[in-house]
Amino acid sequence: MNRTEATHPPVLVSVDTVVLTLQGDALQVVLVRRNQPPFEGVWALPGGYIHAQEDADAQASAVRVLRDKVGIEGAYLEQLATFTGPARDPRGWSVAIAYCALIPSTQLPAHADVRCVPVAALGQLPFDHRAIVDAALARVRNKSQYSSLPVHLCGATFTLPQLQQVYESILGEPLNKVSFRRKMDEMQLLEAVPGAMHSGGAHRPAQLYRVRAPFQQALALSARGL
Amino acid sequence: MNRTEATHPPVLVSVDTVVLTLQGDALQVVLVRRNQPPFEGVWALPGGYIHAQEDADAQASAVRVLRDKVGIEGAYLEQLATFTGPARDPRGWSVAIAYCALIPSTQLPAHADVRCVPVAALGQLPFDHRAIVDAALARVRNKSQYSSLPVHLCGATFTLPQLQQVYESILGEPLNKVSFRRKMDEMQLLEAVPGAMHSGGAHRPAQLYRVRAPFQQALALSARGL
DNA sequence: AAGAGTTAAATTAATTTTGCAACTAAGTGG
DNA sequence: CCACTTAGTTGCAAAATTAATTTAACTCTT
Repeated sequence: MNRTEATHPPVLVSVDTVVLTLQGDALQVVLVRRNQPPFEGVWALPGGYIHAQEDADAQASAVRVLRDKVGIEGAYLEQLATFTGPARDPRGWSVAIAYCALIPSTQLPAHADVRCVPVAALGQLPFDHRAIVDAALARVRNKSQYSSLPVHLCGATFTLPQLQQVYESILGEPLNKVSFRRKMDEMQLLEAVPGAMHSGGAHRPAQLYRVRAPFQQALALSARGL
Repeated sequence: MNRTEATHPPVLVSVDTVVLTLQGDALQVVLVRRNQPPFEGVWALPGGYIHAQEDADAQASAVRVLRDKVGIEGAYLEQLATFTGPARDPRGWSVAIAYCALIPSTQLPAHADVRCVPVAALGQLPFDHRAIVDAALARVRNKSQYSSLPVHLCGATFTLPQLQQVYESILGEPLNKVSFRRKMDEMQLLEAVPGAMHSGGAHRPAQLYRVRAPFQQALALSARGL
């Protein structure tokens, strides 16, 4: 019934990352141009093999991929799901451990082989990368209903109206202003920074906030959602 | 910057399953006795290698493991997370795709090499199986707050008080009877079966229910939780 | 410099949701 | 027939959510 591992052909194990960012009101996925077969020259999710010699775990592999292939560091990162099967990669039965990263668009480096595509206008992708992106979007939209996840799309400081706009862009529906502020307050996610925000100009300036230290990495959860 | 896969030593890829069931009020994990090194003879999570020749994907591997090593079929099954790293398996850098299964205890076959342990009394486990169980428990307890997940611990038919008891056992807190019934109604999860339930004896019999077809596999979600 | 215009933020009112308690229903056993 | 136990429903008060209104703070125009 049991066989030893030696009798099994090794399956390919890689890490793929869905990097999401927000430009204007549109969620964007980051794609990189593949410089190797299969699908050489095609735009795809940033990914790579696990380096057993240097990676402490698959998340470390994802961090390395983000640094080396996309040029970003310090993004919010969480494991998404693992995609498997004989058909997803022409080279054979494969395992892709997918991660989801969120980053403010200001931190995305301009690079010829790195591109940002609105998820609404996403065409065909190689492998099963389309399914991976769809899973990431479902996860992000779901978690945005009851957690602080979207703050990782904002910069270091932001106003409450700006943050609400980010939530609304992800969820695709308007939120109640009072409820939104109450929930943000309950989560104890934010702290005001003593300076106010102007930029917009001809109107009352809004208070600037930053994420409190305990929630730089971890998510804050709202008990009853929103 | 990129190397071919041939330069990388193959990492070990396996599937591990956390099978949960309810006996009395106590959540139980199913363990099997390992018949191979490492940890031969030790009780561990049911797991095994992917059979690239026969498995359509990792979930199919998990189904096969449940059938062959535990002797159960048709359990509710969902992917949990993937555990990776050089230290979790003494044989080297490894990948374990973990699945979580829920099954009514009546469907568990009696077998010398299969055992049920209350999660509250769970001792040390080999590999990182303890962390996997903890992740499964966190997932199940969390999802039980806003979904129909716990129905998969019940048999084909059950009464509402029974189902509420299942929820309360998982969540570890009493629920309001009226609210519980309201929420179950809103989810449109159940349908009454024309016969009533007696067994208990000296009291009013309760209506028997079964899960409606759309939710045999998929979960029903409650908008505001509970 | 007064006032119009615009958005932020707080306040108040209306509506919905939730939780409790009491009540009715339906059986068994003495 | 009555005491007892659990199932299931009803009514209402408390709490939470949403909507509407008001006040605040700024810039730009004339």
